[in-house]
Amino acid sequence: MSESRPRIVPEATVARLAVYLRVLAGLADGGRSHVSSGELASAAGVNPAGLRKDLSYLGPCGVRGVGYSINGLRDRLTEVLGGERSRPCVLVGIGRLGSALADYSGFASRGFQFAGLLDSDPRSVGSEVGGLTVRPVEDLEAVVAETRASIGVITTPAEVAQSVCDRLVAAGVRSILNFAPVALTVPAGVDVRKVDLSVELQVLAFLDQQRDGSAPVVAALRATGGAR
Amino acid sequence: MSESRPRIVPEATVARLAVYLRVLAGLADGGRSHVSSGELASAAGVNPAGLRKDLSYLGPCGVRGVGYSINGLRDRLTEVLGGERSRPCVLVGIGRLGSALADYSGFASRGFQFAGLLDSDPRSVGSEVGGLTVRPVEDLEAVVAETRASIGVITTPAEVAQSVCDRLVAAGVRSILNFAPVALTVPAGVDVRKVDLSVELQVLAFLDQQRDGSAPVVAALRATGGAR
DNA sequence: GCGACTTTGTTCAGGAGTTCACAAGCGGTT
DNA sequence: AACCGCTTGTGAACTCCTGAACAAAGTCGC
Repeated sequence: MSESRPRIVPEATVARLAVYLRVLAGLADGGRSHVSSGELASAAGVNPAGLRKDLSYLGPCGVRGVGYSINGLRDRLTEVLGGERSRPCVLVGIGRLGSALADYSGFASRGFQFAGLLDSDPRSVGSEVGGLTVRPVEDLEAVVAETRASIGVITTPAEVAQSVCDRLVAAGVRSILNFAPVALTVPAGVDVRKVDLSVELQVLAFLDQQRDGSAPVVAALRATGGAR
Repeated sequence: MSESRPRIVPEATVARLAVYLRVLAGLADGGRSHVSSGELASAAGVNPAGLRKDLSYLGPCGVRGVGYSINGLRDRLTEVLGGERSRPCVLVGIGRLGSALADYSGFASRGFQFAGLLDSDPRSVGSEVGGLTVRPVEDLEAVVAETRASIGVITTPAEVAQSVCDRLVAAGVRSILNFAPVALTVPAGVDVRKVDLSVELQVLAFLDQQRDGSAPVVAALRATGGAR
């Protein structure tokens, strides 16, 4: 049943597919059976044509004149995004942010379950967070092997993030979500995604400052009439 | 001393400038006085040429044959990114994630201080988080006015995020960082940045599945020899 | 059974961002 | 004082992504 079309899916599209999937989940409760691309796009905050282009990477999955079957599209997206099987994750660094993530219901509801929590602080080790007992970071390799985790989440301080990453990779983890403010270096074949919270705030501060027009660079920019 | 060149700074560049600034802060402790673009780029995880292009938007700030003055560049970046003045932020939704953010030392160390915490749950209201007392969400407009906050952070459930956003905007907040899994609609002149944690995990799951080669779409892709 | 309307899937053009490669400029050295 | 090596800054090609227009296809009504 595999398609003959050898399409490659851009990473930007993959991120949007995940958004569409969540919107569909919310729509399924409404009792409707079909959605149009325009409706979905507006709910997801994207362009309708772009949404259709994104979905076209999966092959034809809509019906012309009608729209997309909500359940059908949801199943297809789930399949493509790899949400069928539950993927065990390990989380290293049970500080404030790590604890919040371990408890975060948004993960569990989407098939992601933390199967192991690790920390180096003896005061954290042994405590229970989100139904799991925190284990010492020395057990990292053992926990990865036990849980067969394929995704590792790093919420440690920046100083130890790289060494934790190296150990995760050596233990067989090939996908890493990094919250520590450092650029991790990994061998080829390992994927890293970085979430940098303070960078987000700093970008907002820049935009704020830009609006105020107090920065020299932007003052010049304003003078050209290019501001909007 | 303002430059005559009316350059516009791409948003992707702004995000990287924030990363450079953090790397520089770590480098300043080392006792060195200058860095080369190659060194900085490797620490920040980007291309050296791209880094130079990014910095060129600020006008010439390096010395040929020597590199960039660590302190000089740090000051320039701080100025451009708007980190001079401390920008007060309000945080709405003091759940697990919200509490973690309110405490997050990474924000305070970069000049971002939460000046107001709001929640709708009576059990949260009145409690102290990160040195601040949580106030009822009814006080939102008053808190924004008191603190003159220009940045709002939303960590509420998805259902109420849009209404909270509307109230923030009406109260004068023009920069919003959204952790709720919905696409917020705002009037022109307001900037929104979205952090979607479950999307990040889902992208990693996709890449994982892609490596396994078990997805039909990707099986076809592999067959063409395009895998890396 | 046929026509018109609706909505998808695709093609095409436009723009933004990234990478490579080279000339210009500065410091140190002989 | 002139040369040489090193590093920045920038111009150009390239890739990727996004946004708009058009044809194919299926459904509903008559």
